[in-house]
Amino acid sequence: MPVTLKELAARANVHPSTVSRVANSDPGLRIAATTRTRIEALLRETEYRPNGVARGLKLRQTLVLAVVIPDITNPLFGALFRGIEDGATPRGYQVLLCNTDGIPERQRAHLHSLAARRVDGVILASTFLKDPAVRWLRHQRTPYVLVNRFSEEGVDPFVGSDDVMGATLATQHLIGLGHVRIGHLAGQPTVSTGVLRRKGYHAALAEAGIPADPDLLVESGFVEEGGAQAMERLLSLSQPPTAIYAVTDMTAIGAYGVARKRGLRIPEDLAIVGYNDIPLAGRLIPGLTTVHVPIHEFGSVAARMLLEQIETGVLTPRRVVFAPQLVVRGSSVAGADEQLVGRPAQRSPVE
Amino acid sequence: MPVTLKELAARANVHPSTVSRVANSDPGLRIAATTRTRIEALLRETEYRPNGVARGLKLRQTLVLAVVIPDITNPLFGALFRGIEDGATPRGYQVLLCNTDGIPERQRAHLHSLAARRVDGVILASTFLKDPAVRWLRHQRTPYVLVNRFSEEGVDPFVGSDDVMGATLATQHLIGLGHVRIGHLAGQPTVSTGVLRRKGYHAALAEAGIPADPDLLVESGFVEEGGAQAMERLLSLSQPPTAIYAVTDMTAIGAYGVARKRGLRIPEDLAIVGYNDIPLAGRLIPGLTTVHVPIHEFGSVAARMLLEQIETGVLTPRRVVFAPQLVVRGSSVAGADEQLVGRPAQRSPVE
DNA sequence: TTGCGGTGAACAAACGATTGCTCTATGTTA
DNA sequence: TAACATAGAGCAATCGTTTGTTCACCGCAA
Repeated sequence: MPVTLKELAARANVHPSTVSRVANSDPGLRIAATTRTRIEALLRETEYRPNGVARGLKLRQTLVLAVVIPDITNPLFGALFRGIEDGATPRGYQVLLCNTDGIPERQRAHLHSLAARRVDGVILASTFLKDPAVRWLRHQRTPYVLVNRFSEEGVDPFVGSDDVMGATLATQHLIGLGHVRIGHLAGQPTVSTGVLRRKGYHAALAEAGIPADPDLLVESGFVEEGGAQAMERLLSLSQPPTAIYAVTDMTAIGAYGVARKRGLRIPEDLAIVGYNDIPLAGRLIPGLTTVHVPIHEFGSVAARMLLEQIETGVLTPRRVVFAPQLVVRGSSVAGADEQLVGRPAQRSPVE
Repeated sequence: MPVTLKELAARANVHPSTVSRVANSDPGLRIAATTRTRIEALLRETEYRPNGVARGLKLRQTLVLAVVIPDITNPLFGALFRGIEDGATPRGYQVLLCNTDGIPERQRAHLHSLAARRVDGVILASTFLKDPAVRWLRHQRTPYVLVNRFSEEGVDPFVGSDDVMGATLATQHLIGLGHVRIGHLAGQPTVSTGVLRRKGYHAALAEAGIPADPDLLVESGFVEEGGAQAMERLLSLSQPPTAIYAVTDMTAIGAYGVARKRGLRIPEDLAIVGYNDIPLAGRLIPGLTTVHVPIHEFGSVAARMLLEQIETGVLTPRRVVFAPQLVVRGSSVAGADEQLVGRPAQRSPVE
């Protein structure tokens, strides 16, 4: 058992409160120099560290944040977590990680546990549009920040990218390459990124005067397996697409697998563009053309916003939206990979 | 502010202890049916959830575990974490994630914080040989389990794979393909996996009667960047290797990059074998031949061992060692990728 | 000698829950 | 009717800190 204040007090023949004041170098009270040094020696000798649980109870703060995401196995969220931790650890916080697998019930269960634990704040990257869980957080007055996806436009503190713009860039890029039948592996309409990236896709088509063929938009969700299935659907059309804009890189990777299995060459037979620029994207062969977003910064910015909220106590629904950038690689332009050698991916914080 | 026991007691005109007993369906005490239902209604109505911090103080358990790893961005640890969480969440635990980047001081700092928070147990996957941090854990009597790496042979609870065997398999495979000049991108000698995989590499060479050329062993560490640098060194030898056994898949990926940049064909000019079989390995082109270990199970088994330790209070230095399996892909045998299509990676829990 | 200011440290009340024990009715039995 | 068992609920201590308040004491000035 670690040593307690009371034990130290007994050993030093003083009252626990005195030890506490020395340990915290309480500015308000006066301690005799001799007493102080005696206690300080004792503190060092015993390596006293205050019981965080007791401290948490008294001070009503746990110095714990929680991160709720779909799946840490997805590289997107690994980078996000590092950003958050890098923002939180230097300020004395540690971080609980909760995976939901995109299942609302699990998200709910995790948030309830977290509330019971009195975590100081929550970063949520697994939210749905009009998510009751987010409403619940608001209602609980738990400090929180949404990342990547939002729940209701402009209502919550949020860090993410301009999804419409990113999807537009991606689609315009394919149009610029001469593609007309451009398929979209789309995210669920229950998720903001799903909706907004569709919107950007449609906007780019409309702007170019290309009619949107509903057959070319297939809902894939955000992970590899769904991307593969949706891709199968698209390739079985009588007039299959010559290019694909996938809602995420993982979805695009699913499409890679199918294309490869069918013997389609990328980009000659099928051009593919993704979204997020996860580390994996640049390592694929050919490299995946994608929309770069500064994931690590999503995390560190979100952590900072959350800590500000916690420390000031005010919840400003501030939104930080990064402008995404297209990164062209070999999956859309043959030979583009070689031109990229040695060029680091670019980041562009905005607003 | 969430509702407290005292407030509920006031509203129900009973003593807080009575509410507590109802909330916990205390088996020892008798409560009148009418009182019970009245209180139960109140509990539901107010959605009362006991303050976990206060509970933690009183009961001396926080229902929090901690996972300490080098870097969650490494796919190895993503899978590991999921295994742990999957083992812990159903039992009511949530999990703190701490990244050390392999820096001992950060590991130490995290462990100290965790101890102050009174986490119920720690899973450590970033340990060094003879690690003072592990000694400290032992001394603190904090329940813990080491994963993947160990600190001192046979002393600590441990989950991992048979590294010597895995490295032997990998090297034997290359020998079997006719390679004689086989390079090793080696892990640090301060880490058990580094040492044991070297040992397996040397054992396989010796067994085949191939003299070990010291120039062919270059220390790379466990991540991509180091793998690339070490590979450069090896390729600048007057007699460069024709095959590489890399201590981890990430290191092997570093080697891929260099080989590609130099225009070397894999596997014709350079065969490469890795270790761990991270999800990425199968997606590379060509697929990476590697030693499969059941990472997710490392996590779930470690979580179970830890919980057992926590609940029984006894620390048995039990070791669970999985037998690794070679997975042959295109990085060592041309065309092997095609044969693998649709065949899932195999798992083999042993002991 | 009395009173006062100030110093240094103890006191005690929280924070919110848990739990062994005590106490008071009520009902049962002799 | 008296003694006693029992159900039902309150009491109070405790977990380890923090912090506003009180208290004892000393030296000094009047």
